[in-house]
Amino acid sequence: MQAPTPTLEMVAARAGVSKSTVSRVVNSPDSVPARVVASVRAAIDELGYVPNLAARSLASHRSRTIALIIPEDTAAFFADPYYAALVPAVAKFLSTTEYTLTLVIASEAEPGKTRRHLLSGNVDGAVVLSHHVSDLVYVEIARSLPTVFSGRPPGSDDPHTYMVDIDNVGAAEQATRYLLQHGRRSLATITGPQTMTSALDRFEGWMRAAFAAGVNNGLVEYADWSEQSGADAMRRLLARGEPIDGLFAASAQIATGAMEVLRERGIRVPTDIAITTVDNDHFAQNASPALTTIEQPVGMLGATIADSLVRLIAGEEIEHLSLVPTTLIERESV
Amino acid sequence: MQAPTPTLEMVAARAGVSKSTVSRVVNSPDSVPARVVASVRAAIDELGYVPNLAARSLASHRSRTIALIIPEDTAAFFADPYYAALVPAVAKFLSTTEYTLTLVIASEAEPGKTRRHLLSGNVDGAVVLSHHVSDLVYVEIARSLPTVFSGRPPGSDDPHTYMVDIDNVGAAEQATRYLLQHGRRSLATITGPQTMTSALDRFEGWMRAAFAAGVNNGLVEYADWSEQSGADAMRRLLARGEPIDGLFAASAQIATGAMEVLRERGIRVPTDIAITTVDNDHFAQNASPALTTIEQPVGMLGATIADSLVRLIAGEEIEHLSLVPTTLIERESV
DNA sequence: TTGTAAGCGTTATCAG
DNA sequence: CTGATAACGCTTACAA
Repeated sequence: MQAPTPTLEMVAARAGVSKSTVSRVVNSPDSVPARVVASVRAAIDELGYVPNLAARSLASHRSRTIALIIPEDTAAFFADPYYAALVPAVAKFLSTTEYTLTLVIASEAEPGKTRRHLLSGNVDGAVVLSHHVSDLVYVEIARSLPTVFSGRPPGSDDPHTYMVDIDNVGAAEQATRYLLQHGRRSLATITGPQTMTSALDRFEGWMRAAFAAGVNNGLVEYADWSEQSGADAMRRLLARGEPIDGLFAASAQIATGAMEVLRERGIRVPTDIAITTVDNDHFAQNASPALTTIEQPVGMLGATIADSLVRLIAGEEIEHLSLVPTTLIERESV
Repeated sequence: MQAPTPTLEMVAARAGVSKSTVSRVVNSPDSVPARVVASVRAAIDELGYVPNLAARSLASHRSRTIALIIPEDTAAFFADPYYAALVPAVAKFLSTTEYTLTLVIASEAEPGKTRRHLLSGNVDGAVVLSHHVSDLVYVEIARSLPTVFSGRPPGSDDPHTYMVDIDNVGAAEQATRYLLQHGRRSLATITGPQTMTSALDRFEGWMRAAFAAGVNNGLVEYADWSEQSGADAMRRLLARGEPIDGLFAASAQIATGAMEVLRERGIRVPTDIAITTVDNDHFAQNASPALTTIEQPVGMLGATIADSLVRLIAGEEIEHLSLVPTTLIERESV
């Protein structure tokens, strides 16, 4: 019943040209006279010809496939709204190109397996998500395979490392400055795990703003991005007994956890403590009071990552670090 | 610097056998004497040989690739915790097999493009997520490509349709019965969009339980799964002026929206109205009171989907409909 | 049990 | 500008 899948050869026969010509109109129509292109295309449509990817890859040494590498703890990974939005953004951009996206789970148990898969020509390039400082394997892989990192991995000085990231330092700086502009002077911050550059960067942004205003009292605590850890960190902050009237939380989840604690203690937001944070997600929007926050343009980030990689594969020179700008959203927590 | 990627031929030379023998130990080691397998494997390891996927596909007519088809509105799709958990569950299972997962976004604008990509031998099978009744294209595709649907698509009677789903009817029935067991008799339900089988099924489960208890008063409203729509539906329900002492909401988000309205009106949960729902997500856990709900074992669902597809591709006979069981979690909303 | 050889559907080189 | 023809790396009858 199934009509045999048409091949390039059949198209050639139908159009009355050689295989080479058909291949040319498919791959570089400009090198063929318009008349020929038209007739070959007609034949292609009539037959419903679709190039066989495997044959193409084999002959051209290009797989037209891009690997999206995600950490082994996939459930936790996708549970993070940031990544849950980033993955489809990358996918969406790629769907407008000739590339196909494959999801590869970094196997911690046998890193060699992942490594070989990537390096054996099965993939033209890779996108590495997650900023764990331990992802050194990938910066090594990046030396032989076009790779774009979301976020700054360690070894960023390596000449083969390309990164796209949101401007975390700038975001934190902006959020902190907003606190200062609103008269807050006793600033504290709860940042993310010290193994993640995004956390480190946000901390640095906070430092810069606070330092510039001469108000750094060293009130820093670390959390792991979760509400629970944010609450714990807030308790530790309070336990220090120092005055606090402004808090920059490195994520909306952290902020939510912290606010929980403040509520228990009868500390009012924003009256007693004003809060700014990062992430315009469900947490930021549904907190009460709603959080003044920095929006990360995840869609644009994903598109930028994908676009950079495609260009890198094409041999273009691209920036080693592209920072995508963020926006402050004013709500009720300040 | 880069050592040339070792080929099967090089392995053969090194092991002192023919290419066919190497191919055999790679693909069907059982058909080769153990001694030979061992020596060939040694050669493979020494060389770090990795089979070239493209060549394999071309020669064997198997791509070892499975497509995961997701709806075009990728952002909304992944924002749904259910899918955000399901995708990695499928990916994780597949990573233990020889298959590779590729993400394909169903292009609504040019469905033919997706269709051709899938049907041109670039893929050995497909997983279709999302239960829109409009996904008829895929049941057609499923006739020529091994396909497993998550959720029941229309045309489920088609002999080529294989589905894995949560037992939605059973879940709703169980949740509703729980309400009845706790003395509630004036039951209402807010279900999902009528275009989605999961919503239809949950409604049916509610009906069955209510009907069996002879308490169906026809108090039904529809929502689109969101909090907002749940709130709206609750208002409509209340506007009818009929007594309600038990509500089955088809999703925790709907339940959350509904509770918001009840709170505004001073109606107490569970004292005045008891609520049960489906989804043990953030919404169910953080509602106050916390929601008594039906947990969907998404991890198992994903694994079942992937496993079914792999076996279908292998030519095994599999169930046309596998229902994965759910569990009731008792909390404070009843 | 193992090897030989003929493809698989493209791309790419090289004449014409 | 176009057409042979040789790869590409592997699988798979078919022979031995």
